[in-house]
Amino acid sequence: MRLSKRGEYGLRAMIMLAGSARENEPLPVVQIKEISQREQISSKFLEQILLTLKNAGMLHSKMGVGGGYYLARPASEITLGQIFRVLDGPVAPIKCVSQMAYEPCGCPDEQTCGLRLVMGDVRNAIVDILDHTSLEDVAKRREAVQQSLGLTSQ
Amino acid sequence: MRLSKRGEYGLRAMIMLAGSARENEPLPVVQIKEISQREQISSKFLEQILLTLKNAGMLHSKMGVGGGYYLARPASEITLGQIFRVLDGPVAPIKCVSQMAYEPCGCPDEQTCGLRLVMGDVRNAIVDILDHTSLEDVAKRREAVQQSLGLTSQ
DNA sequence: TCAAAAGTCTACTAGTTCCATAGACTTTAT
DNA sequence: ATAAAGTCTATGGAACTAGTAGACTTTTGA
Repeated sequence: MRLSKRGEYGLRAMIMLAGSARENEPLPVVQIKEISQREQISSKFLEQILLTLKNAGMLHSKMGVGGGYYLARPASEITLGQIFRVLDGPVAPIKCVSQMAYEPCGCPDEQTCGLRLVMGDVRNAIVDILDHTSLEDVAKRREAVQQSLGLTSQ
Repeated sequence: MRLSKRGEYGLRAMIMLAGSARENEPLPVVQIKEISQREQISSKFLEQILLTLKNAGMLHSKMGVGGGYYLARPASEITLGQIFRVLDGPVAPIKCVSQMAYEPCGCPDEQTCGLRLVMGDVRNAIVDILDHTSLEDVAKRREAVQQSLGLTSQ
């Protein structure tokens, strides 16, 4: 049940972009190089990932001096599920329970396949989380954790 | 977030073994060939999978004429999570949230890593299902579905 | 106007994993 | 003794993963 490095890096980059937004300021434009340094990711690999995300409409970019990437929509309107699917494909653990990419799995009787019933539950549990967690939610949650750590360490 | 064929076939085989048990009868001994035919799985591939499951202590076997495989413990004491881990490794989508195989994931600050917080939730959701669903649970659920289909089709 | 700074695009590759298949071997019942 | 079953190890092709390389385009601003 593994998230690929591609997915991990892409999600981390998007979360970083959402986290560097400040209220009442324009969306910050951040360079690949800066993201790769802050998140410790190979910049050439990250480049491909951001390009994919851009072509999927989740990021916009500016070329040339002073250019970089920024979120295509407000952080509250981009969910982790959307990002995940662009980079790692369907969320479902097995194709016969996938909403986005259904395929029969080859069991003798799909309707009564026990594995399918359980994996359907697993799929729903994952989707519930990923599709209902926006980049904004993640940023807020991180801030909350940071604050609680700050308070308890005093 | 994919379950491998290995994991899928192994789970299906175990579910089949649990499903072919009858009350007040000794655990049925089933041959590889029969499982592979009923579940439409390459018998040589299945052979390796069952062997792995046997070496992990989840199956027992009998060699020779009239031999085959049978569950090493009652179906109520074998969970899908146990089987999954033997065949596909840790359940966690990312190593830094794995209980069984923790490794740092390389993010700058693990404690406040937003991705890690969310993936921890995902891990917990999956584990909740897989570790609390036994082979017996699956068999009962399948029977319930079969009954409800039988009733409504009359 | 030109050079530097940035993203864009395509190709390549070493390594790994996945899904098997093959075949020789061991154990057991009759 | 023989046939039926599981055991074990090796091999192979295909796909995928994580990354590297390099030539190209667009934009800014000196």
